[in-house]
Amino acid sequence: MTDQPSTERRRRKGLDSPTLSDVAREAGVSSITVSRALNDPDSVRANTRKKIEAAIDKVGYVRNMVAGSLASASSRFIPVIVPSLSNVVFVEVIQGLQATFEQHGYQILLGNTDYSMKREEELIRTFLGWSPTALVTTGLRHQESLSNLLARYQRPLVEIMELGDAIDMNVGMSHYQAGHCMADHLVSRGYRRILYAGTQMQGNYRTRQRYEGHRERLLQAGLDAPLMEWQSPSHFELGATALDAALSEYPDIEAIHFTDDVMASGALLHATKKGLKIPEDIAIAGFTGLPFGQALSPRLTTVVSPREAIGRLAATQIITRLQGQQPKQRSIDVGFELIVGESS
Amino acid sequence: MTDQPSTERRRRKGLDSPTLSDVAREAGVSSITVSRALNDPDSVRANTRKKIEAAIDKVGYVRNMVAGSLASASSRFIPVIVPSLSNVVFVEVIQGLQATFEQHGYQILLGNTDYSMKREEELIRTFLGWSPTALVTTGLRHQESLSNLLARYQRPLVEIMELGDAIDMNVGMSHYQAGHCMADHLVSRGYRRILYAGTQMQGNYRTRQRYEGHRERLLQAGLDAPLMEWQSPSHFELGATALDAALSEYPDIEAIHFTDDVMASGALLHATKKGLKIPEDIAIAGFTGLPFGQALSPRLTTVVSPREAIGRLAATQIITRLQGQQPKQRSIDVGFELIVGESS
DNA sequence: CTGAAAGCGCTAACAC
DNA sequence: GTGTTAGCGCTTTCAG
Repeated sequence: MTDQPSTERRRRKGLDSPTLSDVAREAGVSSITVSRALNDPDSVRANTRKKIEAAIDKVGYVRNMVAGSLASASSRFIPVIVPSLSNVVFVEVIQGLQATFEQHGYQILLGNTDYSMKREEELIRTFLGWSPTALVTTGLRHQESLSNLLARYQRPLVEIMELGDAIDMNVGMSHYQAGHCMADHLVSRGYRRILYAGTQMQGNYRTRQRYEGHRERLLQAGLDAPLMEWQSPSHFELGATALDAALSEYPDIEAIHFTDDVMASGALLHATKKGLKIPEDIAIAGFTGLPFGQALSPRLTTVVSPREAIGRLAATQIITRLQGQQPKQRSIDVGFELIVGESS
Repeated sequence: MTDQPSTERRRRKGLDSPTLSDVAREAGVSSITVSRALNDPDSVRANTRKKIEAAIDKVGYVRNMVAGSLASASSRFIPVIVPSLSNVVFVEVIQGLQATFEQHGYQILLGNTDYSMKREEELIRTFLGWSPTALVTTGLRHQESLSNLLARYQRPLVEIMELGDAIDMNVGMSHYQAGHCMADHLVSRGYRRILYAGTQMQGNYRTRQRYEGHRERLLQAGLDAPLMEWQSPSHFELGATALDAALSEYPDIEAIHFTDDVMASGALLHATKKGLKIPEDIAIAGFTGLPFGQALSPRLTTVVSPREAIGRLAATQIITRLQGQQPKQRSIDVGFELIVGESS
């Protein structure tokens, strides 16, 4: 009765897919050797490896990642928390992260907060239950309880998009400087009555920072820094609406600095349709450097943020740490670039 | 020696976060009761539940999803395989899926095939190792070995975007009909020399199907159905390039039916910049119904596909099955809608 | 380079 | 409604 391993009652549930020990039996080795062949092929003799590979094919083995993660107390999951997928910016960041992680066998776990810090905390707490290898989240501001949790978190953590006082690592750019830079451009172009148009600025700290930078530059130049804000998500139509509202609220406005290219493009198209000359009647500027802004005529003046690079660099920071090395810098400033189109 | 559970040597690794039995001990119940309180609160008496909740807070318990998935041979993961994230269409589908799955506590595992069927198979095989609850993949065509695998797969599976002979469930639309519909519109508008402009049609079956529908309609009308194809991914600039190439290859062309709104919009903007009158000099049509096409003037004529609805419906099909019911229909046609802008 | 034993933390199955 | 027992399939640890 002690010895019938191959006919033992198999599993409680119906799924009787082959396991490591099925492969091991087939290959005539122990299951730990198969495990090694899978996780670190070089630690097994070439000949043994070959037998194991043949056995895997023969029995049709599919690796059970769940069991592996439980035993090692670590999955190959890396949660990535972003505030929105409606904003292309985050999609591009995700592409950068995914491309890099994929090469190293890590899988993203996507979380969408909808700009809610409460949701961010819930998501991260849930993801922690998956024994993630590392964590990527957006922004430097979190609920206090989450900040405490993350401060105690023992694995690589990158906060992306913004620059500042990060918990662990950080990849981003200064939105304050980006706003300042664009304002500087507008001022030096000779515009004096310049409006900033934003949306949902209470939940989006980066938008607020861009406005702050903008405002600082205008004040330096002795100018007012009026602000108009909307509460709907950024959208082409909102740009059109915003243009109309701006012109009626500030009839003598010369330039509008929009919080992103989507609104700016919507406004630009709407202005053209209304017969306004750009930039003579009204100058328009955006932020992000999205392709359609550059396809318009006049071409949109904007500040390009390197979205995919943020993703790649964040992933690289993590991979470096997972390989036991220390990245050269804990905080990476990806910078930005002013693109002067014909819209200003 | 038999009885010192609370001081036993805890865990092999440093991570000594509290476990279910810590909570159970604290609450004075058995761990299975805690498990029940977590998974099916109604199966536990209110009073017991309260004690357990207090204990969870007290010890700072974080649920280990990995262990749960191993024991139950099922995770709450649902892989979603898409060909690209550069195409907004798939991002919107993902948003629809995510919103619905999230409400039911399922987590998406995102896989990007880059239009490679080989990659699709690799991704799905890997994801299978996570004991997923269900599967969502794009298109009806797969590598044969994958089709075989999926046919044997015992859990809910939805193939999205296209309509046809699905393995299990199916949510999508007829791209053939969409192409046919747009061609019909152009023909009935009186255009006779109509070009179809596509990209990467060998890897993208849906684009091919739209062309087939287009072609069929033109042939019915006794017209030629010339096709121009590019190999780079769709992009605004490619639309501009395509317009120039089309005008030089077919100088007397009257209308161009683009495979998507991105190319069509790029062409439209480029045509306007060149001083061409739309639709008098050249009519332009797209596919998908993206917001920027509708923000242009002239507004882009296009066929709208309900992207987010595809995601929501696919998720709903799966949820229904997971709740033990049979969805009303195995295959859902989400349809499409012709939007006649001023570009045709 | 390979193996034996002992769990990882949870839930299925069956009692009571 | 709650408890006992026995794994889920893998990797860690410690030998050799």
